[in-house]
Amino acid sequence: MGTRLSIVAPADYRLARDVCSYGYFRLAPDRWDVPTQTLHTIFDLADGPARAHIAEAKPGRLNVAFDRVISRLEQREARAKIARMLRLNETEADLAAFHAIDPRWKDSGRGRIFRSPTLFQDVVRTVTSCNVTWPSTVYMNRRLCEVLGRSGAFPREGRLARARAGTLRGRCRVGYRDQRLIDLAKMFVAGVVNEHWLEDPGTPDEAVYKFLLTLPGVGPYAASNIMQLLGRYSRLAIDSELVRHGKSALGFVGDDRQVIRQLHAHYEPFGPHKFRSYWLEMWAGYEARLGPAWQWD
DNA sequence: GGTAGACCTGGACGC
DNA sequence: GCGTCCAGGTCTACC
Repeated sequence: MGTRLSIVAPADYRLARDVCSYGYFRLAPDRWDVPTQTLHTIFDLADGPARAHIAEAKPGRLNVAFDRVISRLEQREARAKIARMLRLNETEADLAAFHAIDPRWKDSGRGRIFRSPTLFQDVVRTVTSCNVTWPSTVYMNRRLCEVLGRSGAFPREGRLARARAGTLRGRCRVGYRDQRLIDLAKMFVAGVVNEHWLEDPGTPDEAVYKFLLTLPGVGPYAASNIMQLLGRYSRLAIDSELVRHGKSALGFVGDDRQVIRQLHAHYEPFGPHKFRSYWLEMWAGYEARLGPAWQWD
């Protein structure tokens, strides 16, 4: 029997709604189990990988069951990772500030967008989502975990930094991203990516954006997306999906450049919450077609 | 600062 | 079954 943890979440936290709020909940090693409405994942902890099932005990309270006994040190590590991926740091007051600007999501309580347990994982996931269709992103992440991760966990930066380009390309099918991913991992290993600085509210968004653009494989779209994953929602991540949304859902006309101009103007009133407003709008569109995300097969 | 073309893969399509 | 085309952002070279 493994370790069980009880985690206090904000009172308005709802596991199903808030986990199934961004595509990364469908990327390995994460998996949403529809019948039990629990999040299954694998954490690479200090003493090795541990499988975890995260369940909602009651509103504002989560239970986590591990498949092995984990040490006190690992428990602290796991709590930090779970808090990051579930955005438990975003308080009810934070959500209220967002809902004051965009009241459309107040009744449903939406606003927390699922992310990865580490920044490195978020950045790699973002790079593997560029210039491919979603099934390829799913495949790449699965293979990265299977080929390079310990017992199916997401590979650590040190492991990816030591990988060969041929392995990434041949076995993980990351294509031309092979060397970029290795260089990216090396930058994390070397400490070039200062997570504390990137997450510090005192660091201006513009400085974070400029820095992210220096990372291999990270362009304007990826940098903007990584910013929202850092909790900075002031930028729209402009990709073909957003342009489609502008045309089909918002009725904008013209060529892509004209549509993008209209998108900027449309979301400007949401100020520091632009990305969230856009994303929840688009997510609501997905759910209108496919049903609630926590029921997706 | 703007633009064209290469990068790689999977899927759709026509033959 | 095979070849061709297209979608998807980033990067580099060039103007």
